[in-house]
Formats: sequence, C-alpha cells, structure tokens
Amino acid sequence: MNDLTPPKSEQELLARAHAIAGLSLGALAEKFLLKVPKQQLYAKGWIGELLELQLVATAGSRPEPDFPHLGVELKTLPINQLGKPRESTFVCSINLNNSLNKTWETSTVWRKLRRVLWIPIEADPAIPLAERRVCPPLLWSPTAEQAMILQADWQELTDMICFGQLAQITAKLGRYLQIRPKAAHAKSLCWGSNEKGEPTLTLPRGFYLRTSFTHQILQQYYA
DNA sequence: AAGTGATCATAA
DNA sequence: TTATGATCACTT
Repeated sequence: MNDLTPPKSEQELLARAHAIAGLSLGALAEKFLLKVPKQQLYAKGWIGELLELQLVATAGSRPEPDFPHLGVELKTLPINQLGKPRESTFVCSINLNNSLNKTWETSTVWRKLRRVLWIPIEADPAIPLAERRVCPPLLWSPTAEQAMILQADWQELTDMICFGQLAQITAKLGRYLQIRPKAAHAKSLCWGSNEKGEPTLTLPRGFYLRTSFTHQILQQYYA
C-alpha cells in the first residue's frame, strides 16, 4: 500500500518514485482502479496524471510546481528504447498580456525548472501502453551553465512578447526553451498585443523544453 | 527522422 | 478562458 499524503521531503518523494521503478503502467493503474486507455490520442496526459496520483502531487492546475511545499515539479518523460526522449516537454502556459515586469527569478518557467523530478517512461510504440514500464527517477536541478542558457532563452522570448513581436515567434527560436502553440485547436484565441501595443487575439502559447535538452539531462545522470 | 505547429482531455 | 497533463501529425 502506498502513502496517501503528500511527500514531506525531497528524500521521501524520491524514495516513493524509486519504489515504483520497474512497474508497468497497467499495474500502476490497477492500484487506482483505473482502466488503461486503448489509445493515447484521447488520453494524452494520462500517464502524467497517473504519476501525480501515485506520488500525491497537490498543485492541481495552478501555475505552481506540483509539490509546492517542496518546490519540486514532476515531469514524466517518454523515452524510446535507446533512452532518448520521444517528445518535447511542456513547461507552462504564457500570459501574453502582461508578461511585462516579470523577472527570470519570479517567472513560472524558473519556478518550475529549478527543481524537477523526472520520471522516464518507456514509450516505444511497439509496447502496448499497459506494458510500458516506469523507469528510475532523477531529481534534477539545472547546472549553472544550463540555468544561464535557459534564462537567456526566456529573456529573448519574453522580450519579443513584450515588444509585440508575437507574430515573429517561431519554435525555431531558443536553444533549450522554445515557444509553441498550446491550444485546443487552431481557432482558440487569447489576448496578446501587436507591434503597436494594441490588444490582439492570437493563439495561446506555451514554453517547451527541446528534446535535445532533456536528452542532455538524462545523459548527465546516466553517463 | 526531426522538428514545428496542431491537437486532445479535464478542472476551475 | 485559463490552467494543468501532454502527444499527435504534418512539413522539412
């Protein structure tokens, strides 16, 4: 049986995550009387939510780390059979109105990335979802150099938003962090501002970590 | 095969 | 509509 209360320390959180390493998603789902979705297409966040249940994350859908009292963010990371991430990692949504007077230190990106519990998950399409296993966790903080690059990316992209250059933002920008759409569909709209500083309807966006960066994180632990 | 842009579910 | 959890699928 597992604890139903939030972990009281990083050590406890890490221990709980280690305890489920090797378990299949089917076995984990069974503990919560959940059915494994037949396809991920209509259950894209299912694995992440399953792990939140198991580890008793409490942030809900607030723009806070999953374990606010510990300042730790939880991220599942789909990996192929070579241990390489198969997808980019969503970090947080972006407020396109008043991203002004925000600093790196107080930004949601930094508050979520300063401490992350990464849980790699087998994600080879050849393995049925229920049989994919949870891999050993990594409790990570960016190195000084990584933090500098993340900050530079964040500053560059945030500046563009502040200067009304939303239209010129592409996923090609940013070394580790990039901005991509984060919406129900291409017709979802939210308020932003154009080059003249006028309110404009635009596609909601989010910050994402490139797979090359999360791969680097895995290497730094498994090297 | 990568990488970018599009999309799906759900809660408040 | 905004936030969370992400993966899908088309283009390059």
